[in-house]
Amino acid sequence: MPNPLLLEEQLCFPFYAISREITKRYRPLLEPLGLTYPQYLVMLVLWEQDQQSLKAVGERLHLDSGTLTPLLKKLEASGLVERVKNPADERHIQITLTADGQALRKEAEQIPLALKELLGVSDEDLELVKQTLNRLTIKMNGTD
Amino acid sequence: MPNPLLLEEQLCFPFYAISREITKRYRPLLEPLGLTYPQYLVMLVLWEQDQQSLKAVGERLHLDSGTLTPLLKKLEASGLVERVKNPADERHIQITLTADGQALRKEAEQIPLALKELLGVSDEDLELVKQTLNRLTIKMNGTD
DNA sequence: TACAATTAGATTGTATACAATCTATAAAAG
DNA sequence: CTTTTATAGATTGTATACAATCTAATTGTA
Repeated sequence: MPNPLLLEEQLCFPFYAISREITKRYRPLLEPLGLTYPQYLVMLVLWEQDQQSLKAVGERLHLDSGTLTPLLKKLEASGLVERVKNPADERHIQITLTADGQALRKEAEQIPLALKELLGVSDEDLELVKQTLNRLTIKMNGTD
Repeated sequence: MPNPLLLEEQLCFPFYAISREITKRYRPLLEPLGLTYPQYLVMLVLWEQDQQSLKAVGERLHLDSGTLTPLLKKLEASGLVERVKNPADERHIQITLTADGQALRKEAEQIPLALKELLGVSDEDLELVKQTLNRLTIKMNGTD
């Protein structure tokens, strides 16, 4: 029987390696926008739907306040978002895009295509990977 | 045309999310061994081939000394590895498993199967994912 | 042989992740 | 209307990642 501890046998490693590799390739694309990759993800969520609570953003990205609080403070310091307490329930903070934050979206629209070219992967392969991952995500006992 | 900035449209996000999810599920399995997930990966590499330089381990995992130096010092503090300069070339350090480090392998052999059950994914799906990811890795311009 | 260029690790600084805990607020129970 | 319980964020502490820089050792070269 094959060695179950071979690195290449592990399901985990390709995800770990590819995820970091992709993040690394985003860097030069995001740097001109002044965003890190996790910050970019938060902005994606807010561009889809402005005015969300930290918790709502976190559920979308599977991140908790321990990660998001400092990250959002940085986005606030960059002038891209505002964090204000919801008067109706002061436990929630509402994250709102500033004018700058909304404007940044225009520039970000270049990114997906640029990344695809940087990765050099065909549309068919992208689609296959996306579908495979979606299947896996669904099958993994309650990933969400 | 669809919004290219939708989170679900991004190739990056599933990798990012699944990678973190898998890491999280490893945690309870690795905790009894006193290992974190990246530390476990380093041990996998050393169990395959003992006595490697930091650089060699790093090439395997795509990690540099900035990450590995502190991580290896922790493994050394845990008594699992030793770090000694290579007399033939004092720029290299050789990472060597201690007796404890070698012994830990026995316990680690349980992990892959336990994780697979924890994820609840079939062998077929695992194989499909593995192949798809390998194809992607190869196609991504020079991932390695 | 001197000296420049390389190379392997270590170090520094910044930015996540995430468990665990704390705090303030709101909801539920009595 | 108090007391308990639950909830949303913030905070703390630990462990990665990784770019950039530094240091020591080795190699290449004039």
